[in-house]
Amino acid sequence: MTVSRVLRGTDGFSEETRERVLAEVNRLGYLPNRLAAAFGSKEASTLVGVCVPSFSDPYFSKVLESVDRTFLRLGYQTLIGSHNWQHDDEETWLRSLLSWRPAGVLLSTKHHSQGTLEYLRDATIPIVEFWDLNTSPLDLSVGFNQSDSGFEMGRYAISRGRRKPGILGAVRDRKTGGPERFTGFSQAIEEAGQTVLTKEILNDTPGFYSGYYGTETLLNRLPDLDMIYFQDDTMALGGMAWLQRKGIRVPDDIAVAGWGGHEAASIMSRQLTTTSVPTEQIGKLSAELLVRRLRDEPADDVNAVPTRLIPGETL
Amino acid sequence: MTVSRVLRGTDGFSEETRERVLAEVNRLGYLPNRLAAAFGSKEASTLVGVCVPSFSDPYFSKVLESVDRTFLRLGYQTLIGSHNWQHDDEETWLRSLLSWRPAGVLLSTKHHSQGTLEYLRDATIPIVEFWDLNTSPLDLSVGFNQSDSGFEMGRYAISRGRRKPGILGAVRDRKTGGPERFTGFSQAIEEAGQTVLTKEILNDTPGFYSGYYGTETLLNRLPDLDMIYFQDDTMALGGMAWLQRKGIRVPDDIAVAGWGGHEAASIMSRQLTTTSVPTEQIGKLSAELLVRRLRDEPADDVNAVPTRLIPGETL
DNA sequence: TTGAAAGCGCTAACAA
DNA sequence: TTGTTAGCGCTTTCAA
Repeated sequence: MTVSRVLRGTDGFSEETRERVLAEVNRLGYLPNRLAAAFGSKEASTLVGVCVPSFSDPYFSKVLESVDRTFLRLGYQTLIGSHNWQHDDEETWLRSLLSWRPAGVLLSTKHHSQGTLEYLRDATIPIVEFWDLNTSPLDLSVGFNQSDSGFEMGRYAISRGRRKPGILGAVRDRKTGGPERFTGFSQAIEEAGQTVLTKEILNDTPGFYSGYYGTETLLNRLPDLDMIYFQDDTMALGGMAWLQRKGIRVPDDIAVAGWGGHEAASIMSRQLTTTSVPTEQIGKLSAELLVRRLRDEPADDVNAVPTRLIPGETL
Repeated sequence: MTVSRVLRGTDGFSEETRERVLAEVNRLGYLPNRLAAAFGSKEASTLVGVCVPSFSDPYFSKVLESVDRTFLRLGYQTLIGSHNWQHDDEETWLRSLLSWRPAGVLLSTKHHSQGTLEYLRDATIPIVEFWDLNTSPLDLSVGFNQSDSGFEMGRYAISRGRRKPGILGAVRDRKTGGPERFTGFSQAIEEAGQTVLTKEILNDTPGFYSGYYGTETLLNRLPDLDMIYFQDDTMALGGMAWLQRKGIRVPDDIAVAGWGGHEAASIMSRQLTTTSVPTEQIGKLSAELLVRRLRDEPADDVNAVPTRLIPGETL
C-alpha cells in the first residue's frame, strides 16, 4: 500500500520512506501493472480511444499525431481505430474499445450510427467529436465549419475579380466535407450576384489524377471559365499540371484554388491559393479538453478552430 | 463461468445453454470487461503495441493502417506510439506500454536503446522489427534492405547508359535510410567501373524545396552530370521542376530517379523512375507474424519484403 | 455439461 | 505515517 501511494504520488508517506521505496523499485526493476490498476479502480484508467477515418489520410494523420503527443504528455495511452467513413465500422470499433473501459473517446466527424449513440450514452465517459464542428455536440466538439471555409474562398474569388467560376470535386472513398464547402462557395458567389457555371463531381477518388483529367473535361465543356474551385489541393495540383501542359496561364487565363494546405501545395512553381486546416491545433485541443473534463475542470462544449485562407499566386 | 465459456467459444456447454446465454447477454446489453480478462489471465491480453517514427510520415502511416486493419481482423487492439527517430522516446513509450502487459510489440527500424533491449528481454513477449530488415532480429523481422534498393537503381542506371551520376540527399528530421541507399547505389556504379561524381547531402529537410535548390547547386558545380539519384520522390519532383524551368530535358539531357513510390510521382507529365516500398505488405505481414507467434504457429524469423524498381520515363 | 473456489495486482476505505 | 481488509470481473483449476 505504501508503495502504491509513493508511486502514484498521493500523499501520506515520509520522505525517507519514499526514498526507500524508489530504491527498491529501481533495484527490482518493478513495473506497475496498469491493467490491475485500471481494473481495480474506475478512476485509474488512462486509456483513451481515438477513431479517425483513415491513418494514411494526410489531414487525419496530422491530427492523430498531435492527439497522441498531447495525450502522452498528459499521461494517457491512445487506442486507435479507423472507420473509412463507414459508420458501422466506427460502431464495431467503439464496442471493442468500450470493453477496455477507457477514460474517454475521440471521434472524428459528427455523424454516428444509432448503435454508436446508444453505446456512448451508456458508457458515460467524456466524448470529443473533432474535425467538423458540431454545434450541438454529444459532449464536446472541436473543429471548423466546412461551409464557412468554402464561403470565404467564394468571397475571395469575387474580390479578385472572378465572375465565371466552376467547381470540381470527386466523391469516391473520402468525404472530407467537399460538398459542404461547395455549397458555401456557391452561396458567396450568388450573394455577389454571380453564378457558379458548373459543378462537376467525379465518381472517382480525389487526387492528382482526377484533378488532371477532370480539368480537361470541365474546360472542354466550358472553355471560358475564369476560375476553378477544387475539392482539395491534390486535385488542384493535378488541374494545374494539365493547364500547364496546355499552355493555359494561371491565374491570367484561369484562376485555381484548392483546399487543405497540402504540403505539396507549396511545391509548384506558382504557390497555390488554398485554405489551411489547423490539424495540429484540432488534435491538441481535442485531447486537452478531454483531459479537462476528466479532471472536472471547466471546458467549453463547442470549440471552433477555424480554417484560414492562404492567398497564393493562383487566384 | 458458463457465460464466460460461451462468450469465449471454448467448449463445454450445450447448444441450448448457449442460446440462453446469448439471449440474456443481448437482453442486458452486457459488454465483457476485457481489462478484467487480461488482468486475470496472462493469455487473454489482446493489446499490442506499435511504435512508428511518425504518424504523419506517408510511408509509416500506410504501414500503420495496414497493421491496424490486420490486427483488428485477428481480434487485437493497437496501442500506438511514435518516437521521431529518438531512441529514448521509443524507450519511454515501451516502458509505458509494458505496464499494460501487451501480448506483443511492433517496432520500426532495427536500432534500439540499451534500455529498450533490457525491457524487451524481460518482457518475454513476441517482438516484430519492421521496415529495415534485421537479419539477426531480436525475435521477428519484416522489411527490406535499403542498400539493395539503392544497388538495384545503380545497376539500372548503368544499364540505361548513364555514366556520370550524382547523388542528392538531405538529412534533417527524417532518416528513412537515404545514406544506405546511396551506398548501395555507389557500389553498383563502381562495380560497373564508373564513379559517382558527387554526393551532396543537404542539411535540410528532404522535400520538394530542397530537391529544387539542391539540383541547382549540384548542376552549377557539375554541369555535365547525366543523372541524379535523389533521396526520395519529393526531392526528385522538386529537382524536375527546376530542370523544367531551366529547359533542361529529362531524360535526354539528364536522368532522374527517386525513391518511395510517391503518389504524385506517377502522374507528372513524365512518370518518375523510382522504387516502390511495399508498405501495406510490411504492415500486414508484421501483424500476422506476431499473431502466429502468439498462437505458437511456425513463423520465419527473417522476412524479406523487397522494394521494387518502377521504371518510368525519367531514366 | 455445469458450478465452486481461488487468485490475478491493484486501490478505496478503514484501522492502528 | 503505515498497514489491513475487501473487492474489482474475469479465468484457471478442480469438483460434481
